[in-house]
Order: sequence, then structure tokens, then C-alpha cells
Amino acid sequence: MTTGRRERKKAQTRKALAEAAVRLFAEHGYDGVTVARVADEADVSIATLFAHVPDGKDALIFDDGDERHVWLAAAVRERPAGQSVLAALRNCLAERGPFAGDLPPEQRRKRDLIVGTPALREYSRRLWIAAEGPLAEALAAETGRDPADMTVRALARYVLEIPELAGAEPDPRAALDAVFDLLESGWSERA
Amino acid sequence: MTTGRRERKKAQTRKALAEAAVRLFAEHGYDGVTVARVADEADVSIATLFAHVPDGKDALIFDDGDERHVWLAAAVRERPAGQSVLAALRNCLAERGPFAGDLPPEQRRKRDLIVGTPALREYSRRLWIAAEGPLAEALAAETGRDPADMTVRALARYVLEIPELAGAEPDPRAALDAVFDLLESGWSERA
DNA sequence: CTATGAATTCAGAATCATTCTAGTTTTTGC
DNA sequence: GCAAAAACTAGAATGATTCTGAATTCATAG
Repeated sequence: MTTGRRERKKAQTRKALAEAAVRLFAEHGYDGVTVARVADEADVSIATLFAHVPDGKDALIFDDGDERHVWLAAAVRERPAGQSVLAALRNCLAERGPFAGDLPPEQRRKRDLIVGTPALREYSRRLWIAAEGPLAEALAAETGRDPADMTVRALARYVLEIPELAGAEPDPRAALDAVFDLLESGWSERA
Repeated sequence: MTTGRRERKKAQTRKALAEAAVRLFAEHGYDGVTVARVADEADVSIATLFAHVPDGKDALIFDDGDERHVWLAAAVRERPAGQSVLAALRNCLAERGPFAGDLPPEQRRKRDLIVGTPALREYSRRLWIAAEGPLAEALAAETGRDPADMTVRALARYVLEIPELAGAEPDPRAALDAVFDLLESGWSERA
């Protein structure tokens, strides 16, 4: 039921829009490209562009980004026995987003585009933060707390803030580790 | 030199804009008010409105917000002897923003407006985050570290994220304390 | 006091993102 | 094949923001 011609075409158009946007943004800069130009390039009308990307211009290049919360919660729930939830999240993040090691040049260009464009960085952050609720629930479930516990919510938020916080550092992986260490041990530990 | 008629008029107009905006936003909702309406209410042209508030509609009601970084850094630097930097920041935040105890009804309305309006909340967060650099510097100076140390930057960021994170909780003050406790002791302490 | 240059103001046009309208074309389920 | 649902489109409308070019006001050196 998710594989009719309809669904296929929809996904295809969405991808065409994302690819056109990445190409154009990379070449002329985010502000140097109008949504009309992207629509043209993908050969759809402006109205159709917004039908496919209701969150607007920022969201154009984020073809995916709707399932972060799925694999984040999974990483917490299905971690190896004996591993802490934070260790699981650290490993999970280390492979994703701005922390991934060597990417194909295509994806590297896209990552650089995001990191170097405030509007896109901001939207990327929103995508991460959108997983706060689900992640907090998973954390609460795994550690036997109330999902509304402020401590759990704060931890979820702080973890999800890491890509934006550490993603632009010269050595993102080292930065990632430093922040996780802080979250694990707290500040007073090292004062 | 900062007290000519010019400066006075400028501040006066800025305040008129902020007050008009708060009143109209509170009455009709953020999206129910156009900048043109606010300009009218303050009896200036649209162009003048943007000259006074270059950051746009979001920024209209934040007449102040440019000196957070000053009193934050001061709170850290001039804390009582023996007090930790985090304790100083906790006390400092406890009196400000969404955590302030009993406010005059005027300011309460404004605070509720911000908390209840996504666009304003988001802009408020940006104002807090803008203090990250200065706060990180102050923290580094006080604890003998490199201001570019990721740990210091992360701590600054996490502290500044607290108003947005805990400000809408039923008991903001308790939430504030919970988050500071997490930052102080770390997660593993309570796993 | 007054001329002059900097800053402020304004009306109105122009851009651009986003939404709305209303009508046309596909796709799907039967 | 047919009717309803879903997608598409051109074009108009809205609203924020910027730009232009011409007044106005202010500060102040002379």
C-alpha cells in the first residue's frame, strides 16, 4: 500500500526537488536562489513545491530527517547489555550527521552546505530537537522514570543539541566526546 | 554624548514600538498582527519601524535583550568567594527571564506572550544563545581554561538553553534546579 | 547664529516566501 | 470504463523585508 505508482512518483519528485536545491544552493548560496528557481529546475510549479515541502525553503534539502527519532530510540532500547544509555547515544551520533567519517563527495558537499548556511543549520537543529519527546520517553522507559521528569527531558535535549553544538568544530569527533563526557560526569567533577 | 535629543527620541520611538507590539500581539495573537499595524499604532512608517528593529517582527517586543551577556559574565566574575560558577549562574538565572517570581502584571503578560508564541520563544532563545561566546570566555577565565575548550563552550550553551528548556514547565523554578543539578553532577551519578 | 553634513523619516515600488483559489489532469478502487 | 480522491497548475493575494530617492531634523564647527 505504500508502493503504488503514486507513492513512487511522489518520492521521485521530492528527491528531484532536494537535488535541485542542493545543487543550486551550493552554487549560488542559499540566499542567491529563489524557490521559484528550484521549482523550475525540478520542473514543477511553485504550488507543487510547497505541497511536497510544507515546511518551506529551509526544508527543501532535507529529503529524509523524519525518522531520526526512530533510530535514536532504537539505539537506546536495543543497546548491548550493560551499556549505558549515554554510551549508546554517543555511538549512535558518532556515525550520523556531521560526525560521519568519510562520506561520498556528494554527501560531503551537502553537509558543508548545511554547516555553512545559518538557515539550514537552524532547520537541521529543529529536526534533531523534534526527536526530544520520543527520546525522552525511551530514556525514561529504560531507566525507570517518569517521561515528564525534567532531568530526562533535559538530557534528551542536550544530547540532541550536540550536532549543532559540535558539528562545526575542527575535530567534530573529539568535540562530541568532550560534550558526552561533560554530560556523563557533570561539571563539578572537573572544576 | 549619549544624551542628545536624537538618542532620546530614538529610545522613545523604540519603546513605543515595543509597547504597541506587546499590546497588539497580546490582543490579536502574533500572526494576527501585521508589522504595518504596529507601525501605525506607534505612528511611524514601515521603513522607520525596520530602521529601529532591523531583526524584524520577532524582535519588536524585545526592547532590551542586548545586555544579557553583560550581567551573565558579571555574575560569574563577581560571584562570592568560594561559590562555584554554576551556583552563580543558577542564582542569576533564577531571578531573570521566565523564572522571576512575582512580576508586575504588565511584565507577566509579556512573559506569557513570549512563552506562548513559538516565534517569540525562538527569538528569545536566540538572544540567550548570543551570550554563549562571552559567557564561555568568562567561564574559561575563571577556571583557567582555553576559551575555545569544547567543555566550556558546551557548558555555556547548556546553561543558556535553560530558559527555553525549563521556562514553560509548570514549576519553572524546580525545573531550573533539576537541570542545574544534572549539569553539576552528570547523568551517570544518578543512573 | 547659521551653514553643512550626518542621521532620520517617509512614501511607494520591488522582491520573495508562502498561501489561496479555482479549475485541470492523474491515479486508484471498483 | 467511471467516479471519487489526490496531485497539479497558473495566477492572484498577503505579508515581511529591502530598496530608492527625496524631504526633514539634528548636531555642531565656525
